[in-house]
Amino acid sequence: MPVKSARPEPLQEVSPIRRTSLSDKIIEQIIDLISRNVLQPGERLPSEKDLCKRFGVGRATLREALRSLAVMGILDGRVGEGTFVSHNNQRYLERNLQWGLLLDPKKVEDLLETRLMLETQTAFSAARKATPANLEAMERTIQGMESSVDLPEQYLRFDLEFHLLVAQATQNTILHHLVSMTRGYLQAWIEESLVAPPSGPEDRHRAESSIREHQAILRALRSGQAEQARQAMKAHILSSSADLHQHLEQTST
Amino acid sequence: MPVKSARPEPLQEVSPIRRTSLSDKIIEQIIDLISRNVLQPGERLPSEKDLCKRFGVGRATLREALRSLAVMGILDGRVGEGTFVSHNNQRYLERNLQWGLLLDPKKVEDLLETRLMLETQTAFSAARKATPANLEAMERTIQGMESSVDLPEQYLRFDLEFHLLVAQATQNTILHHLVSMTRGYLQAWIEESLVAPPSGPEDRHRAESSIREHQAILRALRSGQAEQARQAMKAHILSSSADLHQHLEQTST
DNA sequence: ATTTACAGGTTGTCTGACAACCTAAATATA
DNA sequence: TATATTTAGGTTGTCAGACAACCTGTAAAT
Repeated sequence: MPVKSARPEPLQEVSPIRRTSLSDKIIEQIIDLISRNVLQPGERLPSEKDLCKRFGVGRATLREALRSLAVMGILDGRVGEGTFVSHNNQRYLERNLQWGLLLDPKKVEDLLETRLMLETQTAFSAARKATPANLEAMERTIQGMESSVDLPEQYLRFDLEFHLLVAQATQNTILHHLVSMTRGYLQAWIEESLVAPPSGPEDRHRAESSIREHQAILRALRSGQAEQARQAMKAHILSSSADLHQHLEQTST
Repeated sequence: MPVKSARPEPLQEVSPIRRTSLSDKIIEQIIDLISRNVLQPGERLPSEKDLCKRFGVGRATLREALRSLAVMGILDGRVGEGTFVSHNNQRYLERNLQWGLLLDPKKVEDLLETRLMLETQTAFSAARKATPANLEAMERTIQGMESSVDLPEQYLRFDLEFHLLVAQATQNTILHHLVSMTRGYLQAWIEESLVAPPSGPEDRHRAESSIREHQAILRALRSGQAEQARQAMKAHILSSSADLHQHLEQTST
């Protein structure tokens, strides 16, 4: 009668009957406390020893729960001081998106496509929501680019900064983080492809036309013409991606 | 002579010098292994004792890392068997929507905007890259929706599945992941806003028009008309977002 | 009054131990 | 022989105790 072989195929996630570990329950309780505002952002929770007694668990178990919450960005443990509720558990979202992206084997083409998509859309949105302060900051980074056409490394920093400012101008922190992440991954490639040719005349030419593209984007953003901003950003990214592709193909062949 | 006061103001987030705990580093390493496919989904990792020796850390430290990854849905520990790499990163979503209730309304706005952006663009890209198998799978989920207009919960699962399939059809894993996650977060909200009104006649009406919208999207994808797919997706998301907004305002007033 | 030293508390980490559990091989049984 | 039972070893989950590194506030020393 054992009929062990009769174990049926899991038809449709019928009963995800999983032994919930103690630390899972602790996590649930703490999250509940935070969401009910019993524990407020920035507040310090009791010491681990205290919590152990209250929950009635060993320290290892409790710590596994606390560490998990810390990794998720909900708690923040400080040596010698205590464990605190992250005052910005808004970050929780971005943190998780980041872990998720980290999981993915990153393909350059996929990244480039994603970046094109994200940045053209952020330009569109930024044209409608950018504040004067945002625009002014962009102006400054363009000036920075102009003053460093012969310093590739510094130039790239300003370039990156500009794109992040555009994303920031959407006033949408999630978008900002997404752009920042995709850019971050690509930046490694970009820098790598730049170390090879040490600022020849062609690069300088490229930098100057790149500056003109950035200025076009900024003009569109200033005038609030969303569709035009999108097109300008698209043109800019396509041309810079083309450069990157060229470099990549050179190295691979 | 200590001159402690000479500590300069942190100029520009100079060095976010935080004691990175050992378990954090272990987490990074394991995630890296997974993203590089050294550890494949479903695969069993070495026993904790082995891992301790390899990483050169104590078991408590290692376990804090493993538990954190398990909480995030990336690993899956089974008593008496071992620890496995979650074979479907869908697990990652389940966990997240479980704790997504920490979100504040402002974030929902940002999420909706991000989703609109991502999904309209994925539709555009999918129209060019979808395989016959992709399209067939979408067809099936639409049939599933039709057969469950009166079962909100089941209907929502098919709805979600459809959108994930569109993202998958771009053949871009990063985009797929991003759409999965933004959707996953919203799904918690959607389900929550659906439990209140138990499938009235209006909901049924909404479901039917939603099905028509999905069919329009699928038609555009089938014929490879990218711009049309984008518009269809945009229309669909705007109308469904409007519903969600309505629910949110109802509950908040 | 300012500096130093100290004591207590806190998190981070290690070690060893036991319980609950699973798997598979060895054994007992029909 | 074929099936059922037992047994042994390995694995995760949990606990307890200990020490190191660190922070803070107080008491002592200058």
